Amino acid sequence: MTPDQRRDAIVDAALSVALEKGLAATTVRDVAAAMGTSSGLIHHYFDSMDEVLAAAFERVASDDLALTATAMASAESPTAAIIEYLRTYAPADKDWAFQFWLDAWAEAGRRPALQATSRRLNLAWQALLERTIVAGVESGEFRCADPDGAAWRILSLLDGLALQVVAHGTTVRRADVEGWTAAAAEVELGLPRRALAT
Amino acid sequence: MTPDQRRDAIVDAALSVALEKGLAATTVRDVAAAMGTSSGLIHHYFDSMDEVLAAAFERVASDDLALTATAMASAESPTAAIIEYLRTYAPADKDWAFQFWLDAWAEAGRRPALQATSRRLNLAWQALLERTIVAGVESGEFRCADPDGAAWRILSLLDGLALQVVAHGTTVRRADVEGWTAAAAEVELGLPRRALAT
DNA sequence: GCGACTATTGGACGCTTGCACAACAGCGGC
DNA sequence: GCCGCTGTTGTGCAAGCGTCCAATAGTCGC
Repeated sequence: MTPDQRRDAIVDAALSVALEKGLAATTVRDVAAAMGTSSGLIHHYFDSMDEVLAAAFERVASDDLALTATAMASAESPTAAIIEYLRTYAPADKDWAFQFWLDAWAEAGRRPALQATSRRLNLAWQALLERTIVAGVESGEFRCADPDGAAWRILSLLDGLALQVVAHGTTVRRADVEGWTAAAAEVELGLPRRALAT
Repeated sequence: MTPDQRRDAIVDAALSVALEKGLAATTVRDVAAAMGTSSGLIHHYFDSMDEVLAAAFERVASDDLALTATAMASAESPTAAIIEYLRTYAPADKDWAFQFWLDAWAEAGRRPALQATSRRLNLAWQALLERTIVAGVESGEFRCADPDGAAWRILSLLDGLALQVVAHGTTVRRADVEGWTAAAAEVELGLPRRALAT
């Protein structure tokens, strides 16, 4: 295994552990066990456990972003792209991924490096949405005077609702996250009712 | 010290520790040291550390809720009450209070008592908003077919935007949190534009 | 003043954590 | 064929955690 492959393997293993125990509860020993190697090896590639977790978070969030961006790129219209965005963002089988975000947001105030990563990725998710909105406006599909603000509002509503599902379980129903956000997006983008319904 | 005073003192101490280290990183020993007493004392009043943290969070969040509810009760109309809600919710000098929410949401998955408290208080904030919406509909000020859902959407937008300010600093401007939420609420409640602007 | 009870102490227990370190293995360059 | 380097191992250490518990201090009713 080359050093790069090994680093990736460590991040992969950290991810699979974090998937069931949570980011905060992921330990060097667990990761080593998941890889089938020794714990010392991890410290040979990463200076501290913090860095492993940061790399894991970055991997999840940016992989997810790339996946969504690809799916949106092959959508046939800005409208279809927005539908795709809402569909892949809402947590279905991936509560664990959103839990990463909750952990990151909470710790951002105390850990500068994590804040920088979380901030950068959050901005990227907003920018992806904004670009699609601008494209829709240019194609005449959407009417929206403030794509930047609209993107923040749609994303924040999505975050706020998803947060309830992941943190509290059943305060908000899962189906409502997608449905309510779609309805809000229709208003933001000047679309007819149910234009974004699936 | 009476038992009640002692319990309060423990919660106070836990709060002051959590304020700078975060809810998740607050330990029995830290709390005891902050009080200048022994760690065993804490378990004489609380069954587990989880419950201490839940009590500490409850103190912050329910005090805030009571304050907002009082201010809204003396508002002269449902519209004025909504304005008050948005004004006191948006974090101005109280980022630290919202940081407790971020901590609670992140830790909810790992600490049952904290989850129960966070959930209960979140529902209470939503219920406060919903009650006001219903009152406004009855008085003819608002038009809203789904007060329950509208309350969740307004609250979640508020949460999602405030989260950006507190966690990331300047991804979203402070003034936008209030302005954007007010605009969204106007749509939800069938109010004319800028009816909730301050 | 005494007995009962509660608040409070301080330390022990068992467990887990991140990290350091000495030793070993394998392999490419000379 | 040996040297040296790097990947890798396994263990050991010190520190941290929540929880528990036996012992002490203090106080109130009688």
